[in-house]
Formats: sequence, structure tokens, C-alpha cells
Amino acid sequence: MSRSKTRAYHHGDLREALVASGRKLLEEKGVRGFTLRECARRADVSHAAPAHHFASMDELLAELVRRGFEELVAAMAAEAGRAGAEPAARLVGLGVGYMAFAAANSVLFQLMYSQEAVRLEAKAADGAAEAVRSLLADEVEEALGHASGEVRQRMTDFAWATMHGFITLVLEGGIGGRDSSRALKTRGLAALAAMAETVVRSGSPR
Amino acid sequence: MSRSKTRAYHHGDLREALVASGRKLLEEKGVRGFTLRECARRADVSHAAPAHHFASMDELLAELVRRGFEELVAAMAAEAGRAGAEPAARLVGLGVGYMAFAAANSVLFQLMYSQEAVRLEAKAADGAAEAVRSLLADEVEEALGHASGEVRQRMTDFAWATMHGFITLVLEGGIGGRDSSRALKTRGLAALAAMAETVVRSGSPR
DNA sequence: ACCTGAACACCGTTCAAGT
DNA sequence: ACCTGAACACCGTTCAAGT
Repeated sequence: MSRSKTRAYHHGDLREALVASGRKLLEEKGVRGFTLRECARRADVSHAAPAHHFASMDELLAELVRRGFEELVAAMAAEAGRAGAEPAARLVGLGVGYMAFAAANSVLFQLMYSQEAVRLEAKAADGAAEAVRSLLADEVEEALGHASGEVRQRMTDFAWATMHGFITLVLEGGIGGRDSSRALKTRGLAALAAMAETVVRSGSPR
Repeated sequence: MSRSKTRAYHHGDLREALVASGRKLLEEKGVRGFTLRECARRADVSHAAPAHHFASMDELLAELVRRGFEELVAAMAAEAGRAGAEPAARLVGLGVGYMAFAAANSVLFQLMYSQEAVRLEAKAADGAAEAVRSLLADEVEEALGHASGEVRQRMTDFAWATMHGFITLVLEGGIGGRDSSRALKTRGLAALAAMAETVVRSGSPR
């Protein structure tokens, strides 16, 4: 006769409740407006309760960042799968997944790629961003055929920079300030296509 | 017999003193560690004094962002000038200036391109980021020769995204975590070169 | 005109005390 | 084991009062 299977009422799974309320709060208020006391309030516990699950506010933020990277990697892999077998198309797919995650979780995404995150990740998920790079590196390698390690590294840098830069500039308003979201998608795809073309071309020099 | 020509001792130019201490504090403590009371302390005034020059903390941050964009544009223009007349080289030069500013002012740079800045800039410098784009757009146009407005727009997006993405990922640690700064510069130049080549090529299709 | 000191409503973190 | 309430040292912002 419990409300939920896990007998978690208000407490019982407070850690998870804080992660959930924290994530929503972050998107609503931005990094600077994020507050541990408000997280606790939304989870219906006292302001001192979170300390029993996270040693500090930074540890909660670090957990959000860690989960964000997991979801980002999953979103990229899913889109690449949908794109088929062609390396160039798969590379574009990785970019589409990347941008879609960023657009849907813009504040978290920015936190993940901010220097604040570097301070957090000293104690947190170090290999988190690595997974993104290796996903890209593998696909770049496919697109290049056999190429030197240096070329592979540079094209991975280039591919990552293109998708990251584009969506960041969109979120901040530098690109497409008053475009429809449909028009923005087209512009994003164009940037990804130019990127993929450059990568493929650098693998088979004329 | 005044110490400085403007008889500004501790007060007298408090506004400027706050901008200066604020900028240093921002780099030292990060966006989340930035505090108006600490700015006041470093300027040797009471915590209530800043209110007479900035209506709120956000207005001081907005001023820092505004000045940041001015410097960024100047740094880009200076490097492009040094690069000579060749459009591709000038485009790389704009990127070099962009990245150099970002590396030297990493926290401010991130604030300038964060969604926090969007909230600030509602009341502040709206045309600030525009100047960066138009600098890029002009140079892309030179590189393309005559091309449709759509192609120009897309190549400007692409050029901006490449430089912005690369330096952001470097600052966050995603690219070149343990590379020397010399090696990083080489990698950055490689990304810019790939970008410039793609832009030029899209202007003269085969 | 410009600055201060006290006040207010917040915040993160700690810790004895409760269940 | 988990949570609370009070306490501490901060914070942004306001405002009467001083010069």
C-alpha cells in the first residue's frame, strides 16, 4: 500500500530527489542563480539535509556535470546510429546529437564546458569529456582512412571545435539571433557539412 | 603636487577603480566566486559605495563584458593587420587574435559568451558581439569573391564556430589537456588553417 | 555629489540534538 | 542512518545619516 514501489516518500531517496530538483533549478535560474537551499526546499527537506548526501554544493554540481556527459555521449551515439554507415554522414550525426543535447540543456551544457567545471572535476568525473572526444576520434579515423596520428588529432580537434563553437554561439545569441529554430537547424547542418567535407577531403588529398 | 594628474586618490574615480578590481577578481575567483563586496574592499571603500556607480552587481558585470568585447575586436583587427593582404591569412589572423584574447582573459571571455551575459546584455551592450561577426563577415566576403549571401552567412558561421569552439575546448581542457602551450598554438593554427582553406575553397568551387 | 553604517533578507556550511 | 534547528560568517541591496 505504498505510493511508489520504492517506499520513497519525500525522503528515502533524497539524493536522487536533489539531483532532479537541482537539474531543473539550474536550467531555470542559470549557474549564478543556482542555490543549494532552494534545491532542498523543492525536495521538501531542511536546508541542512543535503549535506548528508553531498559534502558541498560543488559536489552536487559535479554530479550534474557527470550525468550530463553521459547523456551527451548517448545522444551523439544514437544520432550517429541513425545516420547509417557513411563516415561523413555519421560525423554529421554526431554533431546533430551534440547540438540537440546542448539546445535542450543549455545551462547544464555551458556548465559542463566552463572553467567552473574544471574546478569541480578536479575531484569529479575526469574521463567524462574524454568519451566525447573518443567518439569523435573513432569516426574521424573512419572518415580519413589511414592517416598519420597527427592528422587524426587535428581533424578531431577541428570536428569538435566546429560543432561546439556553432551551438555555443547560437545559445549565446551570436549566431541567428532572430532566426526560426528551423532556419537555425539548417545553418547548423551547413556548418557540420562543411566540417565533414573538410575532414573527408584531408583523408584523400586529391 | 598631486600624486596623479586626476587627483583621484582612493575616491574620485571609484567607478574606474571598481572596474579594475572587478576584472582582476573575476579572473582570480571565477564567475561564481565574484563578489561585489570584495570589489569594494579592494577599492578601499565600504560595501555600500558601489551602489552609487552601478545600480547592481549585474551592471558592473555588464560593463566588464562591454569592455571585453571592445578589446576582443581590437585584438582581432590588430592580428589581421599583421597578417598582410591575403584573405586566407587575414582570416587566420582574426582567429589568432580571438584566441589570444580568450587565453589571456579566460574567465571574462567565458562570461562574454555565456547565457548569463545574455541576461546582462538585455540592458547592456547589444551591438557588442555584432562587431565580432562583422569583422569576420567582411573578411569572409573578401575570401569568397562574389558569392550568394547565404554562402557568406554560412561561411561566417563556420569561421566563427571554428575559432570559438577550439579555444573554448582548450580552456576547458577538452583539447590538449597536457600539451605545452607551444604545441597548443600549433594545433590551434592547424584548425584555423583548415577553416580558412574550406572558406576559400567554397568561394572558387573546383 | 559622494560615501558610510546599520539593517534586512538571503546564502553555504557546521554541529549538537533528535528520531 | 538520516534529518532538523540553531548558529556562524558571509552575501546583495536599501536607506537614513553624515560630509
